[in-house]
Amino acid sequence: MASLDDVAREAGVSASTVSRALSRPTMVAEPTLLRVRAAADRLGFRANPAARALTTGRSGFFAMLVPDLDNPFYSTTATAAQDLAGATGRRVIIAVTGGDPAREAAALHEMESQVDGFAVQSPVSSAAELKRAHERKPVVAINRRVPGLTSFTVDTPGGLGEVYDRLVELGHRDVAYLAGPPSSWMDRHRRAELVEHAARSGLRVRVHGPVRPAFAEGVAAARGILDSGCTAVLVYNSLLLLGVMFEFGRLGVRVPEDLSVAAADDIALADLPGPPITAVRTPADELGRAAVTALSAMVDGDPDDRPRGRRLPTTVRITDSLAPPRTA
Amino acid sequence: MASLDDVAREAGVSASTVSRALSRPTMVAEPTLLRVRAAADRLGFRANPAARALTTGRSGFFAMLVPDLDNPFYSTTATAAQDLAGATGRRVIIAVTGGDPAREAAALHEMESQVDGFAVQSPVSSAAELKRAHERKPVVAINRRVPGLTSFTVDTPGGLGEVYDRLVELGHRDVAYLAGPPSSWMDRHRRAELVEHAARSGLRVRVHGPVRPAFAEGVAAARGILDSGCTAVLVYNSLLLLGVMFEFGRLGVRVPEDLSVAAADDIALADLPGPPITAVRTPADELGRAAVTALSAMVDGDPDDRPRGRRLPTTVRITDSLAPPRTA
DNA sequence: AGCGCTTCTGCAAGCGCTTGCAACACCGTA
DNA sequence: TACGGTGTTGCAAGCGCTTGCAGAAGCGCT
Repeated sequence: MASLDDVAREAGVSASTVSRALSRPTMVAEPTLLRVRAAADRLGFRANPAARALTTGRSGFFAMLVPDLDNPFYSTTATAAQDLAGATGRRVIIAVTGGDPAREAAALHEMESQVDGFAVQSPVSSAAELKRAHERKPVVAINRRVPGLTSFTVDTPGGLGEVYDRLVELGHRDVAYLAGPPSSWMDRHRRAELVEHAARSGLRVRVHGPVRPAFAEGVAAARGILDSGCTAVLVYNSLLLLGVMFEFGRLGVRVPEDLSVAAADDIALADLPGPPITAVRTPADELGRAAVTALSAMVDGDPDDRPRGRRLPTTVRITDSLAPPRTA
Repeated sequence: MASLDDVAREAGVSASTVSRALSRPTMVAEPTLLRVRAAADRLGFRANPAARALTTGRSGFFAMLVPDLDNPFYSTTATAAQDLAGATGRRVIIAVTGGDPAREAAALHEMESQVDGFAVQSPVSSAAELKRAHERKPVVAINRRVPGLTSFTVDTPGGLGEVYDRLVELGHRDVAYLAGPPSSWMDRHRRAELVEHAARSGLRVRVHGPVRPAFAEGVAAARGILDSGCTAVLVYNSLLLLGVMFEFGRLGVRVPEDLSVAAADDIALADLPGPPITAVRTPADELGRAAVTALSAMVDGDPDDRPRGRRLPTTVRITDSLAPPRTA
């Protein structure tokens, strides 16, 4: 493996010049620059990341903590984050926490010396814990607003509001909500919104669950939803919805004739053929990119003015999966 | 952040002694050891990974290359690998390649200086390319046998054989196989086996696809399978099967009365409620752990005697999703 | 011609750790 | 008593890179 010195010798300059040529090209005269680059290419030189990390104190790694990888929302976010980071020569390490506060905290602690910052998906640790981590390495929160931390969320409640409105307009009175895991800040948030909206509009809402956001759980919950006598159902996420629809199919429940359905995200629905389902479009990939951008800014810039978080807007796709309630 | 020197001062010994006490405790006298440990604890010392990597030439990272994360087979393998690696103080970096040979090769190349080894899931690069990478950093292949490389595969063909036998026994003559992506070594392997078995047993096999192994693709393929007039269908993986079943439900196709079904893995089926589906149980987590174990051995031991790969056995769960063909 | 200035380059220190080697004390043995 | 061995520790070099500082050119200007 060629080192800086090898390149220096090859190009007839000093190691410092090579270093500058490669990482701060403007500091080097044109002809030298070209000579160095040529030499580096010839030798197939690649900077040793450990050595660089040692001197600069930056590893070029970000860590993204995710509850699990089976949830397409997380994997989409993680993949987008990786892609964007890759473009600036950084890498995103994905660490699975299982949605367990202890594991999340452990990951935060163990990796603090190996990464330049953390993006934590749907954090379950206490705000204090997260802030403590932030004092050592920048932390941004995804999918939960944490006071004092740059946070990126999605305005799903706003999008769901539109769906409720539409349901009321269609004449629905009894709606089911299949809730996500209790640890989910997002779910709590949505439920609060839902209750409030219900009070305002006279909708009757029955909450089912909570359940793990997995296909199988949706399948299992379908029957209960049906039996509850509602005329429409909102589901925590698209993975669950798929499960619910799966069982509806087997039970012979027609959508929307028998029941109206909508999901709070559209990730797993994205390329589902057949009639589309009403869903709140959540820009999971943007979320991942926003987190990486924010982390990069914190690492490069003044660590004290942290970038502002954002709540990303959603768009609602209202389709024929919503129809007037069956007048039984 | 406390450094080795800080600990040395605190404990009243030299830095080398601290280093040895922490990484080779047997080389240090008992009382010194205790003193050093106490000092390290007091200061909350954690070795700087970059510095360690610089001197030892080992980063403590393995990379696992996966085609995508939405496939539960890959995420299961990756998670299991991470967990096992974590137990020995290593970390597994997951890199998504999209099943694209160019991206896979690029990842292999770009990360070669940051990791101690690669575990490549279902590699799509040429054997030559993989071997070249292996010359620089140990590479193990998962889910494909690559000559010259330690490879871990699963004996799905063997398991499927049992399923075929059972189908023949039940009197089926026309079977559909919904094939996975053309880049999949595993799929090619299975197909070869299938063809051979068909020749031997007089089964008529029609191959559908190839398709991407995703839920939506399963949904889309269901109709065609149905129309092909087969009496049983085997599906490349469980994610696809879920999609097929989803559509069957909507179309009113009953399993197994109208059609027998089986999947070549059981990952996404694992906790699906309702009547079980015939599936070949693939130990995805063991695959991940085996890869990490092999890589660790290669890094620690003599680099020339590489650990032997294995083909992990499968177990077949034959259920009532298989029944005699409907005598139309 | 001499000045200050900007540009470019090299020197050398140092990031925090590991490790070969040498120093030392202490042991049993001849 | 002297010697080789063993066990424990410190010294110092060095891993490959970055960067502050200073020296060397080259410039336009008076």
